[in-house]
Amino acid sequence: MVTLSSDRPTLSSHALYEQVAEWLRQRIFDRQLAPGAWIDELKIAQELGISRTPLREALKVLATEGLITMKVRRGAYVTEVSEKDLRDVYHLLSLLESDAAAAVAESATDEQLAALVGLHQQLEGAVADRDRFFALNEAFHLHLLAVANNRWRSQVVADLRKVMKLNRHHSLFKTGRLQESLAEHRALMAALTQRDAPAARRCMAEHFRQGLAAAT
Amino acid sequence: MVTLSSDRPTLSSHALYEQVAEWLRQRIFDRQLAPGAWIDELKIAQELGISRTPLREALKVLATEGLITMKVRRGAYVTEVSEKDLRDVYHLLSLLESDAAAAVAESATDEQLAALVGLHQQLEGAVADRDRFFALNEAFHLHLLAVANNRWRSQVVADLRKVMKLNRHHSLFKTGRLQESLAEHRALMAALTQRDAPAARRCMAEHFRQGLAAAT
DNA sequence: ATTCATAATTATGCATTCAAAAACAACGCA
DNA sequence: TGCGTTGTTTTTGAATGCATAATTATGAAT
Repeated sequence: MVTLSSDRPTLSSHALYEQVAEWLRQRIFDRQLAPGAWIDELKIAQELGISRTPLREALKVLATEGLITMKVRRGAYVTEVSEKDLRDVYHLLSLLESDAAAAVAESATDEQLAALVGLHQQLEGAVADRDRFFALNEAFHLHLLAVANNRWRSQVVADLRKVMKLNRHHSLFKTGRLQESLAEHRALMAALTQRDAPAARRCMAEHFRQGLAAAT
Repeated sequence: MVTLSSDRPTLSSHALYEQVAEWLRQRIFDRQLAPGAWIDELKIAQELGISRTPLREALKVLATEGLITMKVRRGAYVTEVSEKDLRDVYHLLSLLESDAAAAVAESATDEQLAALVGLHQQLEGAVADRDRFFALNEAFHLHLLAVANNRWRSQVVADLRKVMKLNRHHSLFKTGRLQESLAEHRALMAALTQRDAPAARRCMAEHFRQGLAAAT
């Protein structure tokens, strides 16, 4: 059996079906479960050492998130996202995160802005380590979302980012784009610290526009 | 036992858990299950004449949508949305639907625009029947979303609209606002038929702004 | 050999059962 | 009366069992 969370029976506090859902997401993101693949309930339940019941609950959660597709009487399949899907999702992320940036410029506390500056500086220091850069980049974006203080937007963006990860080219960064991406982030930080909401919105939109342009 | 769909055993084609999810949504929207209320699994399963298994799957779907909140080892509760939640969700709807309006102005076919015009005219004819007006209004908005041709945006908007319905004042229409709302729709239709995307975006945003102003 | 019909196998969807946690009630005692 | 303790009931979470749809395998007929 594969352990789900690193064995913290009492502290886990997360329902089993949620742990299973997260486990499945990871398998999907790292392509052990590739788009279009059929999900073998029995096999996975045995692999996890659980019954099909919580697994099936997790599958329905992922289906609601759009990561998998349930076909009646023929099981669950990892969702295949087309190029158009990817552009569509990216468009929404751009819209929502630009709006979040504007909100942050308008209403973040100085402490919150300072925290974002700190994250940005960590990002500046991570150009050498591509994986670390991506992780910090996502952390920065999610933290900005959190500061923007609209839990529904945060949830929607989190879900859409999951869908993006279905695609192999989700990073939307060619290696050479790291520096440009950083420059765009710097412009964004300037707008935020000057509390210029329209500029922050424009910067974030531009950041996404460049990311898309680089990917295609 | 309460029948779920109007008894079409073979044609149903929807999994039981989905029917149950829809049944629960209706109970929540019409406040037979009020915000904060505990959901009695056994009672509902008996009422529907089903076992707890598909019901529990449906509950996890609604939890993912944000309509209910699962507490570990103490069951499911209808989500309570604060005034701030409502404003936050409304803000997102405004952003997403305005963007959709712009997309429709840019790229809808003439036939699609004609269909929207038809829906709008039905709306004009329904001022006398408040309930019918609301239903047609929602149909118009959802159809516009469909024409905007981004299934992820449609899904997100549909989910957010469900959350809005959690609140008693979700309609955001005082009775006296029907005429104003129609006027705003007319302006939107004008922008759409002239294929003026920025104007369509502005009209939809204005439509939402007025709706919010009227509600508060 | 191909195709069609039919039997065997497998997987899904749902019901049922069971273990354990939480809520509740009864009771004793300061 | 207020409060902790213990025993009972309720409810959740998860495993198991079972009926049926879907798939695959088998075999007969052309």
